[in-house]
Amino acid sequence: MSVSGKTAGIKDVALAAGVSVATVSRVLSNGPVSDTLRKRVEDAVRATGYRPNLSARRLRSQHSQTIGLVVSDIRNPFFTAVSRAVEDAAYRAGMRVILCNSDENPEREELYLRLMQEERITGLIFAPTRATLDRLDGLDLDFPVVLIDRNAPTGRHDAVVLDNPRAAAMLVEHLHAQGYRRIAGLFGNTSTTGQERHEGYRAAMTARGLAPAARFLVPHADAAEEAVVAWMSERDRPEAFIVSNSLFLMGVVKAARRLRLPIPDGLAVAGFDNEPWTELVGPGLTVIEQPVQDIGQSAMALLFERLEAPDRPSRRLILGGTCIVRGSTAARMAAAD
Amino acid sequence: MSVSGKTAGIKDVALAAGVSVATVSRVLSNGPVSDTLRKRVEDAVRATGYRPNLSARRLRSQHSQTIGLVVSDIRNPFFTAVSRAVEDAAYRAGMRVILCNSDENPEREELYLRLMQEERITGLIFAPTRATLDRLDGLDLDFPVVLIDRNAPTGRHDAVVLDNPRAAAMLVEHLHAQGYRRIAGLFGNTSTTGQERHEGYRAAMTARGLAPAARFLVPHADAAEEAVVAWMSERDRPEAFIVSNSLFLMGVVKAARRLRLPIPDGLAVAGFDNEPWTELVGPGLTVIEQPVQDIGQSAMALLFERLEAPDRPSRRLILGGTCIVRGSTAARMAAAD
DNA sequence: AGCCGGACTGTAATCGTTTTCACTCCGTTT
DNA sequence: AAACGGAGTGAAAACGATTACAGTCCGGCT
Repeated sequence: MSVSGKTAGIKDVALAAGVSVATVSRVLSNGPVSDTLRKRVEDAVRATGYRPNLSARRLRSQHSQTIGLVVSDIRNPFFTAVSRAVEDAAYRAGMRVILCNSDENPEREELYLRLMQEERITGLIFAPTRATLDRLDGLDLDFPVVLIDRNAPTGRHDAVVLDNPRAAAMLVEHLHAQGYRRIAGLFGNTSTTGQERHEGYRAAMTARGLAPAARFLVPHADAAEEAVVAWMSERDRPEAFIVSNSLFLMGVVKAARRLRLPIPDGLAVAGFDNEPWTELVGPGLTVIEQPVQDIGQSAMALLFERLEAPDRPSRRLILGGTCIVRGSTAARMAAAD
Repeated sequence: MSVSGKTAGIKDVALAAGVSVATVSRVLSNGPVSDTLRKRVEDAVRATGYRPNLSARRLRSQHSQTIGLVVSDIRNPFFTAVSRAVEDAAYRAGMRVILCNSDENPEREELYLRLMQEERITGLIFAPTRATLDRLDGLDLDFPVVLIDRNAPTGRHDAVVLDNPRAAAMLVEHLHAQGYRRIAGLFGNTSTTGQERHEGYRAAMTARGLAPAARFLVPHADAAEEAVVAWMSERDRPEAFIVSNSLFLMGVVKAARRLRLPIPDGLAVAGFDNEPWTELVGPGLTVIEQPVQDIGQSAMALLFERLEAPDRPSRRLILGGTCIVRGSTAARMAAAD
């Protein structure tokens, strides 16, 4: 349809329809226009191949209809699932989503927060690193923030998180019931999530009279693999590992393979995030499944509520996880050791 | 910092620095300004907490400094890796990326293409479904498009793709050398990629005097699982499967488990995309690794070249894959059958 | 001394919309 | 019959930046 080189603007449409630009604008936004003119304009829109210019629209109307979503690892299926849910909810509300991937890197987070400011987003859904979480209160951003996955120590922002302590405790309970006693823990040292899961682990262990033994690692499979390999040659070698993310899960499996320890007889393991492949490796891996869909939708809901009532007290939504039991935590064999 | 409620604009900065808005703008874009004023303005920028308004900037300057990236499945590590590479390259060039996930859904693609138009992006990197690929030429978009992963039949657009026929042939070769003969193929029916891989498979099979046996499925693990389960109970049950994507890989593994067929003795399998977990399931899965980083960077490079020379003939970049051999294609046992 | 040119600087136009405001109809109320 | 009110319309002012254009200043040439 584009006859001339340039894209048609609202002016061209007005000209083609023989009306003023104001009328065109009103047609486009369902304002009060007579049926005759409305039809004429609609035809002109089609004829000219008009496409609105979002920059102009946003500039004039002063709201971007855009929400930001900054996640810490786009490869993590947890975040891809959440972002899917967020995007769908946003789209239903006529909003756009800017998705950014911080890679657990505070500098990138800073960069993206600046970008969000400059885009004048109406709200942000954010899974920050601990470093940024600490600075968050002093940051005066001019849009509301809903935290996901990571929990703010100070409750200034809305948040929706998994009940991490409880989830970790479920894993301890389960392993304990299956006959495991020396249960070690591997936790990420970069997010509050790791801390919370550790806390739940520690509490559940001591509650059962077991000695907690936790180590904190950078969130990479390699780190977990090395840690497990080293740990298994120490005096009190663990019978089972509870790990706080799926990268560690991979690390443990690799370590078990390297040490030629069968899962679960040589080494049991349970972790977080029910990724598709966890079902396939070894006898299947026992994991906590997060209500990802729910998390995304709730985050959006919280954001919208906040936009409507900017001054209501902040709210924290804590959702429960599901324990998916698989072969990697089958009942401990009565073997001595 | 922000004293009043509203975010400071260039006007506020000008006022604070005692200069005109033009000078502020020039400072911000490194135009010619005396050192004295430059310093005054920079101080004022800091003092007011000024953040540029990207909508205004884009509207006036008429270039969005934004490139679009529409992938067909954000969960697919191939695309997350590519998008990472694209984003990095874009950022180095001072550009932003809008990432969208079409989910192999032509309607969503249409939606996103429209969005791209309205955002007035400067260029698009796109992995289209076949449906959209066919319509692509008639679509007159006002920005250049670089295709990735999917290949256009008509060469109107720049593209960077894997050498799919060759890659599929490599898998056939490998399986053949390992002693397999009845090698079946499972290919996606929604992208050209599947077609090309099938073509390579078919050619390589017939070149070796083997009978190709291919089926085409919607790209879901379940579809592959069912197909394999059914196929394995037919007269000419395959010894090995070559599959065209990682979802099918999961399906085959699940089917093998369901049928209690050990990999590779009961059923060998090889596929595409070296995802982290392929190393972990069963004896490890043999896959073709794509040069994801290279693909992303090359796509950006192609896009930039095109922007500089809009009329140069379109170019197609074909990159080679690497065959990662693992246990799922270990040499065929001499067993009769 | 007068002129020229280069280096800055400010004024104002502009990008494509939305939105305010005033105005014109026309039917209804008093 | 005059006044009112509501609905539809257009002219023009924003929105917040960039940029064309026109000065101003000052040093160096002739």
